[in-house]
Amino acid sequence: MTPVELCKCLADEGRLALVALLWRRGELCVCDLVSMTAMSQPTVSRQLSQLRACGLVSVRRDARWAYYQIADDLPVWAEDVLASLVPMTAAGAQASRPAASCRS
Amino acid sequence: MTPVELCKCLADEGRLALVALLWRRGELCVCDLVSMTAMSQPTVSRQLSQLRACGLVSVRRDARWAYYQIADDLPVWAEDVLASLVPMTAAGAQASRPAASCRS
DNA sequence: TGTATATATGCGAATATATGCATATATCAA
DNA sequence: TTGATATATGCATATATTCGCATATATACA
Repeated sequence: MTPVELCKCLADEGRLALVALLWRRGELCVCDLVSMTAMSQPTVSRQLSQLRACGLVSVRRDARWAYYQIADDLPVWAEDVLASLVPMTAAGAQASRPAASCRS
Repeated sequence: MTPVELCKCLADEGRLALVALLWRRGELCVCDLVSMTAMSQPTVSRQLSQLRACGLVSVRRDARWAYYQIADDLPVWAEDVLASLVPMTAAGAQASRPAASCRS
């Protein structure tokens, strides 16, 4: 992942909201993210696949569900960027990121 | 400046290179930036005005020249983002940011 | 004046991005 | 098998972004 790729991922209100939710809440499935945002299911699915393409999130599939989370192998500089940005977003303002142990 | 606005500014190789140069070198005029990058003068001028529109850089005009620098009133979270990203860029890799006293 | 330099901008074309709608795929449950 | 649910994707379209080229504006200097 390059700095520009990361910034492109975060340069959209919808994607940044998804990232902030995953950062705060840990692992969430697509339908959770749909119901927590104003986005349609196809839009959420596409945005997530874009985030995944750049390595920002990872998926775990379980039966019908696809559980997304912030990738656990993010470079430190990318984690630092998220840590700076997420608290400034609506979704990130309410709480700090849970400890790693909470993120299944 | 919102997180998304900042990310849009940084979501382009050219703009990020300009930001990295200004971060490292302090105040530079447009012609300096043109000669330090592969971008045309109109492109540099436009990218700078976009950076200025979002509050990321400021200009000082002196005779024929326009001197740009990273805005000195950036929110802390935005400075943190730049501090995380710039060292990962080609222009930012070579040295750390000069002390404030060096940035005329 | 006239010319050169530094910067900004209007315009159009090419490209990228985002999104709605319909639908495909996979899984589960009856 | 049938129907429901979760997710992904094809297609068309609307919108935004980027960039080259020409040119405008402002300053300096001969």
